Amino acid sequence: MSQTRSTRDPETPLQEAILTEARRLLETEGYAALSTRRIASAVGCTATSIYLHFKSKDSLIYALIDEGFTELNRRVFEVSRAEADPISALHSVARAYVDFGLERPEYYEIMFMLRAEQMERYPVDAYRRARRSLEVFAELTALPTREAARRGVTVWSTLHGLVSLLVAQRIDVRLDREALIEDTIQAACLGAFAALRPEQDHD
Amino acid sequence: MSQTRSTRDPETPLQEAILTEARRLLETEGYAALSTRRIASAVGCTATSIYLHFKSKDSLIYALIDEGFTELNRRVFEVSRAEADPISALHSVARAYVDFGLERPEYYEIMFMLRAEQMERYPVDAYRRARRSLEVFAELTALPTREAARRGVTVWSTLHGLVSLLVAQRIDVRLDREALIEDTIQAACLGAFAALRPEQDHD
DNA sequence: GATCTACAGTTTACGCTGTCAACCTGGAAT
DNA sequence: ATTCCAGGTTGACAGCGTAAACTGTAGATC
Repeated sequence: MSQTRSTRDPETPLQEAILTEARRLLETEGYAALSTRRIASAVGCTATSIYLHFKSKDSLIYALIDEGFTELNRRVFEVSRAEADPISALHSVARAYVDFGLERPEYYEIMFMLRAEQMERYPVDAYRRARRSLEVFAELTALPTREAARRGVTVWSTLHGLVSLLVAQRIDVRLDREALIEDTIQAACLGAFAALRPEQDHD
Repeated sequence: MSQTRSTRDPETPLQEAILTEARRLLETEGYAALSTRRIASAVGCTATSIYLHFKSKDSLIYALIDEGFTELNRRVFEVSRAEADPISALHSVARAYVDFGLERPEYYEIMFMLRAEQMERYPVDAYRRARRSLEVFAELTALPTREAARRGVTVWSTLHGLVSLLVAQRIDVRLDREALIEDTIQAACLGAFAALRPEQDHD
């Protein structure tokens, strides 16, 4: 992943080594392989030393999640700036989101597929800052604020459904993957701009 | 959950007791609370006794997953029979799918949100039989087989995205939940019947 | 120069997990 | 009467996150 570090500076050598090894383990063997003892033995310290630099294992994982969001945000903002009209912009942003998930499945998993209720609370403001690229979906619909927020989530959830099922390898491999992605993105764009629920808004 | 048992008969008293307790634990405390020792102590046997009736903890969970699919299938087929035209049928089926996920979040989690790659292999034919209600999405599109399969997955993944984010409590609670669900279902239906990708199929 | 303090690390331990190997025990079949 | 075996137990192993207590060392203060 990129070496842009966002929040958590400065770092001691051991802290940096722990993060580097955690990153390596995540990328090569996946989330399930991340254990304090494995990290420690690779780094050359004891498992408890990790707690001198991270409040808990969860907070170490949050550091990796932050790195993932940094890259996702970078990708999304990059393509959203490059497009003129909102429709093709939304298409490109959706594509960037899906591509990120498929190219970085282990990061996608810890960012979006961990059961959050049993993890220690992610600092609220950090989370809001982290996932600000998701707001692009809402902005591009050009709807009134309240409706836009909802429509943005609809687009996001559509893409998330596709990516999470692909990442979890739950989709029949005999299907044309590329066509499936393109279909879903087009359906998401359609849903973003179509006049759903013509009856008035009742919230 | 219902006491319809599908496959795994007949049962010894202890096996039935283990399943009952596992079901209770899942429903009241969630997947994370399911441990062999907790089940055993509630049932009044030792943890290893569970292995006399189930090959592994995973296979015990698969029994619960089967129960979940039995109920999902029942719900889906019930509403799909009740509707005449395919559009309102798809809408009702989608609604039934979402309702199941929100009313049975713990079952939805083990059925669709567990990282499958690190679980022991679910017997292939059982899985196909279990999730046959998902094929309803494809059938209702009334497209040629190949396209229908893909479009069915698109609908499913759209709904799954919404449900999984809601179940994981990742969606801003200030949003109008009911409106969000209705929007997403309508978008999914729209995507199912719309002429996406007018360029010819290249798979 | 001696002492106090703060930090960075280790050792040890607790309670939890899934699961295996060995053992036991009551009842049915030979 | 003896054997066999299904169905249970005990005890153990290797792993997990993490808390408590300890150790060694560098810097600041008197």
